Amino acid sequence: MKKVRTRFAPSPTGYMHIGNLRTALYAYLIAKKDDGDFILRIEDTDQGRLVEGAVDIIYNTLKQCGLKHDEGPDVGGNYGPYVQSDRMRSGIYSRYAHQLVDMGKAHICFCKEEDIEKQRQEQGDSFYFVDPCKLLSKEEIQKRVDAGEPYVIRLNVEPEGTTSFDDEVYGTITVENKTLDEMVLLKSDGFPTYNFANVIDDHLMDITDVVRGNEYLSSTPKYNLIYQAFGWDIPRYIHCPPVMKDEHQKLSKRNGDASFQDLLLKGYLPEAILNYIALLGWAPEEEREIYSLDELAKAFNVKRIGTTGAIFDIEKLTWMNGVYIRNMEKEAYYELVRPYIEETVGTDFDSRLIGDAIHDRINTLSEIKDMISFFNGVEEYDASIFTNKKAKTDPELAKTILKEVYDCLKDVGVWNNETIFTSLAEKAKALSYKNITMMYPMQVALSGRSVAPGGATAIAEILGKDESLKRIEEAMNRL
RNA sequence: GGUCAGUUGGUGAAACGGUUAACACAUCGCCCUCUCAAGGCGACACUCACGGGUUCGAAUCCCGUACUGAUCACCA
Repeated sequence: MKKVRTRFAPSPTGYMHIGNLRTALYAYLIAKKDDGDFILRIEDTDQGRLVEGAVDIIYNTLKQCGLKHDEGPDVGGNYGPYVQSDRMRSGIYSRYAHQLVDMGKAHICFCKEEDIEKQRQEQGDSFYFVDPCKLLSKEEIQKRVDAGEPYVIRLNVEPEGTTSFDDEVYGTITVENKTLDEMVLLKSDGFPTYNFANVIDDHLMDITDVVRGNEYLSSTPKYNLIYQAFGWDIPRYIHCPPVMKDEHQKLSKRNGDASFQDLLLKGYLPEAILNYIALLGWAPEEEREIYSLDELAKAFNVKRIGTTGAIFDIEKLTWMNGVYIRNMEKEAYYELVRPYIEETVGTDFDSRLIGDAIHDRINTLSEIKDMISFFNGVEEYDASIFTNKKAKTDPELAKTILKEVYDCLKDVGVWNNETIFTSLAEKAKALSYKNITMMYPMQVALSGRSVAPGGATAIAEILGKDESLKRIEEAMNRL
């Protein structure tokens, strides 16, 4: 059994969007499931569309995701070069195209666009280009080539019969050959067309499983015709359904839709993003949804890739990101959130205590800032927020309660969440209040908010005794 | 327009022709509780785009219709 080799072949034209990343992920998983190789190949034949720094984005994204490639422009390998423009320079494509001509499987064509257009007009709807250049004699062709007349190389296609191929996802697909045009292999500038370069590269790199978007489904028969012309083995095809923005549109960078980089900036973790997108268009056999990359590789099964475009649901990603945050090792979690905490409240407070307070409350890192900004100081608020149904409080009652709270806290010796809570709870009992009736006004006084992370006593611990008493005093004055 | 493909709740989705059509997100209740979360429990598709057919039995198989998408370049 041949070693599985898959490839991810992006064009360096900008940001890495989610659909693209998912294709890379699937290619990686398919390779790793069987201990195969995952190869990165940069498709930069369209020099005009290249974007500065785009290659680095590709490297970085793969790295951040843990999608380590075994071969590629930056890590080398035995099948290089891994950059298409380099392969072009060495004349690989041109050589193979001419070889096909020599074999009688392709032909040289001098037609101009106008010639083709003319035929299209004449034939109407069921257009099928009949290339007059196929009738040219060898000598004439040679003469015109020698004279420097520009030409392209087109594949020969017999219009009779059908071509079919098996796709692991979509099953067997058959088309009639007369619907297949005699595609250009080598352009008049001597560069290969994208499709041709792809076939050559995939074959030369021993790619066993071609993983790509389902927009290639209709051109796959043409690919196969090239493989057959050379007498090469046809790879396994795995066409993936698209990741959609909504019912009608695919996710795309052109629309400014979420790219991987954007999601990181919004406070999502790479592992969570990867886990989530794995589930867009693929379903594991178990009911479980949380998988590490290694676990995904073990569980992955091409047969369970779906055929329908899946809508990217940021809400579910958000939930899953929260699961990842909550499942983290304590120390790693503290390290993760510390920069976000220090960025908004500085280093005056214990970032670990704040981390504890927000632990169950954040789904994304970017929520931290707003959640804890009150530690810096209480913002202006309306007295009406002292009114709370559950606590049965109103501004009037809050004032008397805060007085009790203040007196109680004043006498607390060792200052921590537990001691604060205990003494307040005792006081509440003595006054026959429910705990919440004591705590809620205190929370508002300390945070200036009706909703705050951690609970009143945890906030008090973080603020420290002096600051807590000060804030309660201010609140009383305000009432 | 030709060709190819797809269609299960708001979303991701499961289902070897026989289940009350899983599970998860979201939503809505309830419980817990020092607010909000987190956690626990529960509700949520009288039905699988529609119409025929095959079958004792269809979301599952066949045919047709509708709708959606992809593709028809010397772009990648």
